[in-house]
Amino acid sequence: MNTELGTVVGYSVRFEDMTSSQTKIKYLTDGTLLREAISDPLLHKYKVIILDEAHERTVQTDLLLGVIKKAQRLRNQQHIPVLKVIIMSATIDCDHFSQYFNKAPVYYIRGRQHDIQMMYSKEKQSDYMNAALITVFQIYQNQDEGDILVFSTGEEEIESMIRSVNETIPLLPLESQKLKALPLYAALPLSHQQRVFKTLENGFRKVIFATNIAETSITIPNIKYVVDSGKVKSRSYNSVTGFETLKVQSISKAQAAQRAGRAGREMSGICYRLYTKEEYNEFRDHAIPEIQRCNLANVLLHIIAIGINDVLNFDFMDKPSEDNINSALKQLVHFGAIEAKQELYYLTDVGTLMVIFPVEPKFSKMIVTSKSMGCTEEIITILSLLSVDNIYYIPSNQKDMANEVHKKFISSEGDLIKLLKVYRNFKTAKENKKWCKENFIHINNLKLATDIKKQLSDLCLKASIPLVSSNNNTEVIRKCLSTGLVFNTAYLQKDGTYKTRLTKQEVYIHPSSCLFGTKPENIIFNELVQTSKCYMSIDFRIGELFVLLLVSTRCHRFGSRWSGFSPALQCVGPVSGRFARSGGCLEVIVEIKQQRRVVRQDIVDINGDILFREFEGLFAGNPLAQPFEDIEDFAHPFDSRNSVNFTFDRIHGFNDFHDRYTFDEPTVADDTQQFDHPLDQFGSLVVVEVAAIKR
DNA sequence: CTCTCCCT
Repeated sequence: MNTELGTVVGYSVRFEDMTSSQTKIKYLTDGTLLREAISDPLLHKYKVIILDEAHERTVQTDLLLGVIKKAQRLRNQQHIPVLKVIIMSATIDCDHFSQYFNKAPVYYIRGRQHDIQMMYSKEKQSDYMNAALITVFQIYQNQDEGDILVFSTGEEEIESMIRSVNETIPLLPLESQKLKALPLYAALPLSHQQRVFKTLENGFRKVIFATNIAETSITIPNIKYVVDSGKVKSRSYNSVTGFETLKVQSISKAQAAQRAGRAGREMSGICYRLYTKEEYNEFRDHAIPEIQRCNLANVLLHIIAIGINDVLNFDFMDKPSEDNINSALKQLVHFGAIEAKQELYYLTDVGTLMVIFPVEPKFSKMIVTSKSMGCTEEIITILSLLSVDNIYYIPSNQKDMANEVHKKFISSEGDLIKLLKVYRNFKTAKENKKWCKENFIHINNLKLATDIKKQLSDLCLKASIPLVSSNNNTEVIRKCLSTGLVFNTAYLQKDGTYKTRLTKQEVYIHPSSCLFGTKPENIIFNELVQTSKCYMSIDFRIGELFVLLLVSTRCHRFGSRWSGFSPALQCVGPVSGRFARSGGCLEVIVEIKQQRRVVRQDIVDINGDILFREFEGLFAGNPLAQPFEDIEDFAHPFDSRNSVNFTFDRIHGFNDFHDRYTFDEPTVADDTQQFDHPLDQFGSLVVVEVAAIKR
């Protein structure tokens, strides 16, 4: 358009707003538009919204779809000019989108794609890593030049397959040793990721082992062959048990098409599917939308903040389960972020403050409480570090060294205090690149955390939360952190394992935690992820009594006494205690009783006044803050992870794999048509890009 | 004895 960026055409993303009053066309991320919707629910500023990559069905996409639909209806009712919407999707789930938008017309456009031959495995493969390696060498030895992209599930598998390739190459005839194996996954430092873009010296071919990062985010040039394991690691959330699982699962048909498409970007290509046609037919059409497999606290708080109070009837394109919605609402009520009036939910003052911050509610709760606890500076530092991917860099070939170097940051108080230590050292070293390298720290993640901290600081000032530091009083920091993580407590059992207080599940300290191997009596964790075991990640130690207080959601004051029912502590029973004056300070004393006798009592905090003020908010609680239902102990099967200790020894050379591993004839996808349509009455249109896959 | 990918 030949205009200066930020004038007529501009963009707006998290840390940058390149728009002005002249701007007519604005590029923005879905999250940014959702933020704007809080102050402008009808999206008055916009005439047309083009929502791209809708097929990815991220939480933000789904939330935005609902918010836009609601805005369309309201604008229609209020005779405000229509909000036109164009949904762009790369796969053929157009019906679903069209139905959702009142049978909006669908317009098909042909994607630019070269021909791709689809090859299916003739037999089921029990070991997809083995199959992938065999296929790679098969392509390398029998097929024309062109690089190979292998879709795998995670770092460990990728590194293991690369080791196998490197061990195998020397066994090949000298003239066919020109194969270079490269890894690609998000946790890899940027400089290593960029190696996949380099052209190699003459005659050398690349084989890239990647996660789904190569499906959409990173496009690698010169790929002619795709090897698709048919597997992906994906996260889901169980609102009843409160833990997330991270499991290797079969991909969807849409994902399979996306992966295959990576072979035909510059030339015709071949996609080798390491699964049979029958297995493929069993794949679901699309992955389950993320909104149906995550904790909804953030989503619901956002919806309520936009002014949609009837959250239970919010028009989701794919509605999450009622259990999940209710448990998230319960969490928000506990935090004092929302309150209910006849099935309608409203933001409280605390909630209004919480939504200012672009972090999950469990984290924004901490920022809000940090004001009276006087540790805002430390809290936002820790939260910015929790907002980025792992800052510790542990390369597979220097594991011991990296772990050794990281030891100097270890804190007996846990991982969050350790994070704080790393950050402070990084600052003292003046954000030095060399320091990061020597200390095995991901510089890009740490820099991103610095930006996030800046954003959170600015927002704190806006919310009149001064950036006070607790001056190395780590105890108050841990207490403040606990206010957001009250649901995430576990205690030590006699056999050395841990049990969550709320759901009584057996859990373990994650081996990457600095508390691994130690046995603190009480522990608070950031999240619960089930992989090979149910692991608590990012833990910290906490005094028992503080835990008791925190989990008491309903407390009452009777003169100089207080009592609270502690649903998470059936093993201990009701918690009560008294207040006392000591040197002008108010002390909160907790008494633990057994058969009416006080067996133990403790002063919670010397700065009782401060603490009490904090708890008054918590105690006053909310009439709706019901105790949690009693959840029965139950055994849950720990899925054993797919075999990762792969060795290449098993196939003894290369002569026997032709028989074992062959492919079906290529298949041809249907051709596509084009037609013209006007927009529907509310102004919605669905555009589907169809990749024509031909022989 | 070890965590896919996005994003406010």
